Amino acid sequence: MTVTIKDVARLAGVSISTVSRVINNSKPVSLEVRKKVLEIIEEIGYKPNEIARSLVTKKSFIIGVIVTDIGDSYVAEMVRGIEEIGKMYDYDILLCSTYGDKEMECRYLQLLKMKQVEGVILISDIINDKIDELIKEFNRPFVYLNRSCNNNTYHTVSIDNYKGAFEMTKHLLGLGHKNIAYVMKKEDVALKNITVENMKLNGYRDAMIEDMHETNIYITEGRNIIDGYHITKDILNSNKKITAIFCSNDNIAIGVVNYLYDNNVAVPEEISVAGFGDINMASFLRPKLTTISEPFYDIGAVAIRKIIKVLKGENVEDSTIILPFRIQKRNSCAEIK
Amino acid sequence: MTVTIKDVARLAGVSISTVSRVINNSKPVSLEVRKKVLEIIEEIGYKPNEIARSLVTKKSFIIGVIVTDIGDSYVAEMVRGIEEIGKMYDYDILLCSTYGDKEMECRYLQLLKMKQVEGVILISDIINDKIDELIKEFNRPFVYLNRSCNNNTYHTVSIDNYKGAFEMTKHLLGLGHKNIAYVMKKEDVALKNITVENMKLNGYRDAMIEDMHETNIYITEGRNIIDGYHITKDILNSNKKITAIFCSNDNIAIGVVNYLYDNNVAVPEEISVAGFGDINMASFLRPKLTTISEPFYDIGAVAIRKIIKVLKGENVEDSTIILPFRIQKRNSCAEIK
DNA sequence: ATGAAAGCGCTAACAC
DNA sequence: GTGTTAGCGCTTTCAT
Repeated sequence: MTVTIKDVARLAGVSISTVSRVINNSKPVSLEVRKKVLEIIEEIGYKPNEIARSLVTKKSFIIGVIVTDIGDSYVAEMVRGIEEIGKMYDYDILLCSTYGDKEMECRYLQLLKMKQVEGVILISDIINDKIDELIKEFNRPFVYLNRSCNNNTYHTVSIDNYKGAFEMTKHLLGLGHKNIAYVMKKEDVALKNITVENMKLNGYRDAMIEDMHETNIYITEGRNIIDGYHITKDILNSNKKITAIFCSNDNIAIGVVNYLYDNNVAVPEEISVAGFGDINMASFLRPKLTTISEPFYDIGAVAIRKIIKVLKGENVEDSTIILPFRIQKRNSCAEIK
Repeated sequence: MTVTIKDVARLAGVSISTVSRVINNSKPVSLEVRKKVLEIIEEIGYKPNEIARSLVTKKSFIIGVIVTDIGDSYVAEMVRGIEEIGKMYDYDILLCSTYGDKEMECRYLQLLKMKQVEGVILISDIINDKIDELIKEFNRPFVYLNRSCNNNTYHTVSIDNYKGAFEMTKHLLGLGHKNIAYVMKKEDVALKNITVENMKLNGYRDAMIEDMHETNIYITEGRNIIDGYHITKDILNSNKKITAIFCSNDNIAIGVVNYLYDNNVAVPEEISVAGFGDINMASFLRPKLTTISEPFYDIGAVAIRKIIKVLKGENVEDSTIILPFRIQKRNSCAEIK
């Protein structure tokens, strides 16, 4: 059988409240008694039952994290930040993967509520009305990562995506490129809300327009390597004489680079390629990928920090936290000859 | 305040046990009453408190997963398998990352026990005596992934690493290579136990000896891309005329390929490179990496399946489950000219 | 400084 | 078919 506080109390010849006091240091206990209790605890290997504890204290010390896919490099990086900072405050992470399924997202949110998590961090693409409603009735600290909506209803943390795309486009322009293609995922375009993807697009567009250049937007089915791979054929087949391809994320960019490699188009000699995100792989690719470095770890860290602050009743600053980014100039982009 | 079963009972004009019955379908309830209760539940948005439930049923429906680093592609893949199958049986995942810190591993194991997880899956390199002891007193289903020990004290699931390395070496030999280097991490060599890394080494060694070739073993500091990168210099500088480099994992192999690329050594024309694992990136590398495909997702899936079986009291087969592997022949290895 | 007792929200006998 | 009651293992008043 499992050993409980009662066993400790009995063996130490004290009441369970005394045992509780020494475990939690919640009230003074005589040195003598404390020593005895500690001895017994050590001897029989007693470990407090956190479930029972949670029931009375109403603190589970668990944060729910709902992600699209932990296999995504950048998601994993955010989770690392979340977990590492969480642990510093004794919080554990309950992980739920949705693989983009919106219904699962809803189910998990309810499930997490039942499990009495103290807060939730959601990493996903888009928020729909149903999940929006659930979050409201969830009524606990909530942070939304990855897609900031215009109407700032949630706490969120990200970089300035508009500025990132704008600056990268300017960088490409500065290298002498004129016919710069922009590649992004399909559905992102149609969205009315100001999503992250639309911010990026606007950044690209405004930079191009400012320099009086035509925009060349290519739409992929998804945001994976394979999607970048396939779209590149279209780009090469167009009569736009594209010399640089700016992708809305690194995976697409890697796909583009691979397609060019497989078809003997030299990067960056013939075509420059830039990504967005700076996932681990970006710097291990050959040529190394020029991209916008997003602080994924920090984004996760700041997110959970915010939740913990709310939990502690500290007053929490404004709803959206913007972290700095950096343009990583590597070998996949070069000056045009 | 949070709404409890009492509120539902009061509003529905029934006892809490009746409410409990309709929630759990544990005993017959008249259609009329059931309907009324369900109505109230819907109306006030009641969600059972799983913590309270766990306390009495002694089932937390949580599995603890201790990993070295969720940022490692293959770890993430295992966790995907664990989580997805776990969810099918209503189990959630409590995630703990150790980053290789053995003391943390111990702390987390105890923590997880306190949180009343029903089982633990540990993904790590090596098990020491202290953690070994803790696992024994943990006294709940436990599966150890990644490093199988000789003395089969734990449930574990992996591929036949000896055979994998043996076959890959034979494959390289079959391509006409004679001077094949093997690259592995430092500390793995010194271990007395039959670890996964030693199994691989033996596979390579036996294949080489069988064909009467000299073995060439190179030892790195770690098992990351950077380690493979640095060791390659030594390999090139040796007078062994190495024509193929077989790495004990994909990351090291990627580092090797990168170093060769950066130093204008053509892969596979001048030197062939093979990895072990087949992480996602392997097939996106250029040239695509020849490697041994380990079913990481399945390994995780089988691991949790085993835990759930034990939990259900089903009789569990032998302690070590061996899953099949596949040699992925891609472009990083070629016939010697 | 210590113990007795109430109660966290729920399930599961046990009665009727 | 339904209600009453006793816990699950713990924290926390409230006495003493």
